[in-house]
Amino acid sequence: MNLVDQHRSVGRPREFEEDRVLEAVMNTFWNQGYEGTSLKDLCSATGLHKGSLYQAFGDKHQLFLRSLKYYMEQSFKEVAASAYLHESPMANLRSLLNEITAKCIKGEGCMVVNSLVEMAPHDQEVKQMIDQSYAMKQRFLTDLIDRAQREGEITIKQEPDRLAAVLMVTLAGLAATVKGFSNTDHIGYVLEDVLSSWA
Amino acid sequence: MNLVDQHRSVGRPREFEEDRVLEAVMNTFWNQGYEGTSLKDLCSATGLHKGSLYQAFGDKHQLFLRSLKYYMEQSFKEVAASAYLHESPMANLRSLLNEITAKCIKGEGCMVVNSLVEMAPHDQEVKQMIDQSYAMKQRFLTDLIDRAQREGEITIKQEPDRLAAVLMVTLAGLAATVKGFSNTDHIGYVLEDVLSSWA
DNA sequence: CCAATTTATTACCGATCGGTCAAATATACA
DNA sequence: TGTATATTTGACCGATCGGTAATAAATTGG
Repeated sequence: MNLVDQHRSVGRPREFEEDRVLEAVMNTFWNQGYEGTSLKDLCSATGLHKGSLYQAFGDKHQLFLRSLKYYMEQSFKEVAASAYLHESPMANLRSLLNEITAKCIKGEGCMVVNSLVEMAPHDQEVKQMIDQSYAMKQRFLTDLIDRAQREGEITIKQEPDRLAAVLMVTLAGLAATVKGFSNTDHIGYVLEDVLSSWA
Repeated sequence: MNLVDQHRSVGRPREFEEDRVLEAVMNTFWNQGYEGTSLKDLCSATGLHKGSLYQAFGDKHQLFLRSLKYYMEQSFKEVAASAYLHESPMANLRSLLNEITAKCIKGEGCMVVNSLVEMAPHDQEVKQMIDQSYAMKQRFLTDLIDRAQREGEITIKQEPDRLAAVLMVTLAGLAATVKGFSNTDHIGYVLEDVLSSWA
């Protein structure tokens, strides 16, 4: 009945959960990059044979797109919640940025930034996905900044979308920078410092 | 006599200039990445056969390191000069950051940031090279900021090295972000905005 | 039990990967 | 004119690349 029904009633049943596979694929692409990951890597990460991977997800590129989409959805879910914990917009902004910073340091970077750097210039599909994600996050931040300004928690005179652009660039920079440092003490304060310069 | 003499007096003379080759190699790695670049790519970019490349520079990895070093030296030379054009430290800082931003937008990113993201986590040699370059640039910025603070051009109360860290992260973010946008209007102002928030 | 259907598994494909080697070529020196 | 030395060139190497196809296995519905 349903065209996107996962379980067809007939035929041999799948022996894997799609999300578990996507997660393993995502992690592999995340820390090895697209060109740095072979089908063999993906097979040993998922436990599946490549025939199964192709039948279920298509070729390497489609599989990558699926895993990138999965990453975007998951990471946004995990992080966005922390922007609704407090009453004050500034506290929410701070909480959100702290959450992102912590995740970024722990996960040694961000798959979106990795893909942006490696693939966006030569891959239109990746570029579009990242573009959309970027625009959404930018709006999210702009809104928070706008409200913080209205409530006087941000005193600096500058358009909210330009301040949001500063945060977006800084976040991207954070994701890139953490890949080079085992000691992340210095960079953990960067977002705080930016915010406090707006007070 | 000289151990690093380029031209041995005996034997068939080279038909290429080392720097021209390094520049072509650098550009190829710069916009395709390490894993995304094949020996064939390097041959067609340089006009050399791979035998010649190996004999002159060693294997792919050594060749990459050479080209990354070349990039670091050249880009630093090109950019550092703009920090000595004016009398005021702040004007010099602004001029430097504008220069870097312009180069970054025009060149569609920065090879160091590309390599940081793609390779640093899995390549100790690359990581060390980037570490050194990072530390030097950080000191360079810290010094400018310190002087700007002493002259009252920067009024924000924060340690110079922490402000420098903010700039470093922002610059890395800029290099990553430009890879996703054909219209670079928005991000061209980011460094200005950061600086002006310190005034 | 018997089709029909879907997945799992494996063997296999041509192309390309990074890297090596030997022969040909071009120079300096004796 | 040789001889030694260094570079150029192209053939060649095994390994791995992404991707395909045929077959075996497991399920549902009749």
